[in-house]
Amino acid sequence: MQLKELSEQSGVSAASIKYYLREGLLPAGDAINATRARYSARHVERLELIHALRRIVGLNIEQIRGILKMADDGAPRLDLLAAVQRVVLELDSVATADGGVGTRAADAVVRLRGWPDSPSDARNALNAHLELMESLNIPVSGELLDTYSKAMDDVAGVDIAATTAPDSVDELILTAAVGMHVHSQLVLKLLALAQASHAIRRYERDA
Amino acid sequence: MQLKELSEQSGVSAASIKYYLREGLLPAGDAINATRARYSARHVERLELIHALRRIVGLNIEQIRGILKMADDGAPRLDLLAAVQRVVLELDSVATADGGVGTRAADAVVRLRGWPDSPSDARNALNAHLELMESLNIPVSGELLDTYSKAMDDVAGVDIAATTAPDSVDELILTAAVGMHVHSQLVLKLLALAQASHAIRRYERDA
DNA sequence: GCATTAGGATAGAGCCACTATCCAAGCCCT
DNA sequence: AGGGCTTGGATAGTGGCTCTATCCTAATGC
Repeated sequence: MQLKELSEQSGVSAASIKYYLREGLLPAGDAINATRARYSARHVERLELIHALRRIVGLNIEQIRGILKMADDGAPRLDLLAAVQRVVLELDSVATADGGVGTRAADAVVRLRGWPDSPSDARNALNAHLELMESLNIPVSGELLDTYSKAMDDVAGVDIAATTAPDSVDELILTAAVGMHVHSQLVLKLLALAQASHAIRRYERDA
Repeated sequence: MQLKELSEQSGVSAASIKYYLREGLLPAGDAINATRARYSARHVERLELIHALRRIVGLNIEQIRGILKMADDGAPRLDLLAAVQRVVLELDSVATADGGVGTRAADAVVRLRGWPDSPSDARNALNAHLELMESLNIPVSGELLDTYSKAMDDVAGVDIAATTAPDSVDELILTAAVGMHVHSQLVLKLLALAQASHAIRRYERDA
């Protein structure tokens, strides 16, 4: 198929496809001659992945490029998942410098929950965030961390159990990224609802 | 004090302060004459609130304007909290049209958890999000919702209990917005860590 | 034979939160 | 009283990002 058909099948505008080609997100088609190129089903799949990562998950071009490169370089799936998680996580962490050694409170959480003991981006992000909270004078008690981490352990248990390993790497990325995103959002929204409920109760009691 | 001193005290550039004045986020100072105006401690407080909402919480100008207007119009605190929550929540929900009646699965969660039965933005957001997940063919089992909501109920319990009601409305907004944001982020990061841990375990088992 | 289309290159749009430049009016200091 | 400096207001520009529109030439297909 040619560009126009690729556009129609995927619902992505021809101009955007050209943009993705320019940015190196989408591999060039097989050039038939100077003004035509042929695209395959692989291109459709890849394009849909790109589109979902942009529109649903909200990744930027640079992040998508990085992940696709890893996939194309044949990185191990667990590494790929870690990379996907890192960028999905990056979305709303207002770049915390993360330099310092600090408290390493995340390590305590990991031990407490008996999670596998490997340093990761998630762990660094957690440490950085705990330091941010500290610098803002927002107390984080051991009890709170215990409650939160227990809750997230439960959530992740249900969560991971519900996913099955897909065949193609593109599909792995798609399900992982979209899954992480929508589950994170779900948790956030439930938290908001729970907080609102508790706040209402409290205001009723106080009044 | 004049603009320059206001800038020095708050650490916000004079140009940005002018911008906030133009945008109506910061009330104009008392004009002494055609080229001078005097600012008060109220201005410092307000400016710090604006700055925190921008830099820490990541709200945009429009959202901040809305919240400040409510505060200045003397809206009830619970309404104010709801508004703050709405915008903090808005941050990463890729505008889900929310139009349809749909499944109203959030109502079931509310009943299940015994939360106060008032429709809210959080509830609409949850319903919209559940519909989105449905449309993406991502299953949300009752068990999953139960686990998630139970976890968030626990989290919110610890969370709300730890906050004390501040005196000024500006302070209320500040602590509420920053608190919601950093706690949400904390939950998200713990979730990421938990998911990574579970994923590692699973890959080890599978391999 | 000739309108139509592909693909590549390049430029422009639109958004957002600033940031920089001007300018006249006014202050302080000598 | 004169002159350099600051103030507040208006206006325009910047930078990052993701597209989107316009051109152009080569090729297609009826």
